[in-house]
Amino acid sequence: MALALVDCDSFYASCERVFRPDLKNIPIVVLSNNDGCVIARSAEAKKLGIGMGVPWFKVKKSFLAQGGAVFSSNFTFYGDMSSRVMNILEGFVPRIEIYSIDEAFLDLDTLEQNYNLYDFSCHMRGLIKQWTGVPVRVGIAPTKTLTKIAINEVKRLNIPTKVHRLSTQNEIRHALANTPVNEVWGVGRKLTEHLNRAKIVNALQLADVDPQRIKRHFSIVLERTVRELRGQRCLNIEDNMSAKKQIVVSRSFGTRVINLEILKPIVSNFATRASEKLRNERQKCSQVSVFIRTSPFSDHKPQYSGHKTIELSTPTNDTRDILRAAKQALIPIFKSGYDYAKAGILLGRFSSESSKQYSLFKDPNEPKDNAKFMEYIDCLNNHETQIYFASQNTTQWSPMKQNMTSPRYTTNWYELPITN
DNA sequence: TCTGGGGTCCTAGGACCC
DNA sequence: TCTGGGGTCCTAGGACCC
Repeated sequence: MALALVDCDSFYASCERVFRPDLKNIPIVVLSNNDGCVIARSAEAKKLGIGMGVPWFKVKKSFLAQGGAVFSSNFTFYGDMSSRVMNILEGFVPRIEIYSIDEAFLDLDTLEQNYNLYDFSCHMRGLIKQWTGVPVRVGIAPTKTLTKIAINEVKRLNIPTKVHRLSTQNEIRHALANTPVNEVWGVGRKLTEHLNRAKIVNALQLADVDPQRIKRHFSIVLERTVRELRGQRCLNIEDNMSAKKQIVVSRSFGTRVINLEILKPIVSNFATRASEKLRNERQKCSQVSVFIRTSPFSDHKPQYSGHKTIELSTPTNDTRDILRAAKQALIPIFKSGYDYAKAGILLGRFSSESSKQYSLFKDPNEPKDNAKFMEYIDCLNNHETQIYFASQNTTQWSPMKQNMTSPRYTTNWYELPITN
């Protein structure tokens, strides 16, 4: 019984370093959209005390003064690097669950008999480093929740191979005793408060509570966590997660928006992007929601947040239908007199692209199936948008401030790295 | 001056049914 | 005058994750 978790070290920062070897040993941070907050830090940056999610403007001065390097986020690049890493992993094991852009769970159950899993993982780690330049850590344990603990042990014990296996009861209990309960996967801020009040402060204490009791006093979710900590597998490798249940496109604005005429084309851009994602998933939606809100941080200014959901009588993935619904949702929630800081669109209630559900009030013979049309548009827009809808803003996708982006080294011919 | 984006799952409570 | 009990389905919101 063994699973592994492979986790890329400070992923975005590591990606930036791959093509900038001059940044070796230099602290690196990567910022969110609008260069708002820090979303990735290299080990050196963590050592300088740069916290996860801190607003950039608060640490900018001291970080740069200490010689740090900063990048705006470049998700095209990170996404491509991620798929390179995942492809390698897929070659190693029969089953893999890509859990996030920088993490994957591997099913090692069938390999356990024929391989030394520790050596196997070290080998895998070496090849990933050699082929992509990305350093990873590997945690091996009987359950997903324990692989997370194993990964943390790599850091706590400063294990040079970056691979750690928890297999005996002793090893597991020892690791749990050294893990604060808030570091357990599935235990967030609220639960930590509750557990601490019940005098449960480390993972071992949590594991030693009767799961039934946990279920009664907390939830079924935490009960599963407890069982997983005890080595009982409750969460399996999900290698078929592709069917999304919701698609969101949202952005904070680099400059506040006060005017509906500016907001409309931006929301149209979001709607267009969301529709593309939906077609990519081979799904249709019958629910479109739009939200807009002011900044919760400008507490001296009037606050407002509005959202509206439009139900569609027929499921669709046609951009034109979704644009229409987005506009229909946006107009009634817009109120003038506010500085809007963020907007977004959510698509929900999915059904498969292939099944057709006609509305009771619509003529089923109406030639509404314009799938081909959208296919052509997607094809033309595949790499760089070339065809826009009239309601979009073509000059600015969203009012963003971002000016420290690295080149798209691996996905654009014009931005390939050049060596002298 | 400046504070991310995109997801999942679970639960409580309301609406509705017989 | 007197107003049940048991069930399903749906939704909004909370908590969590990276």
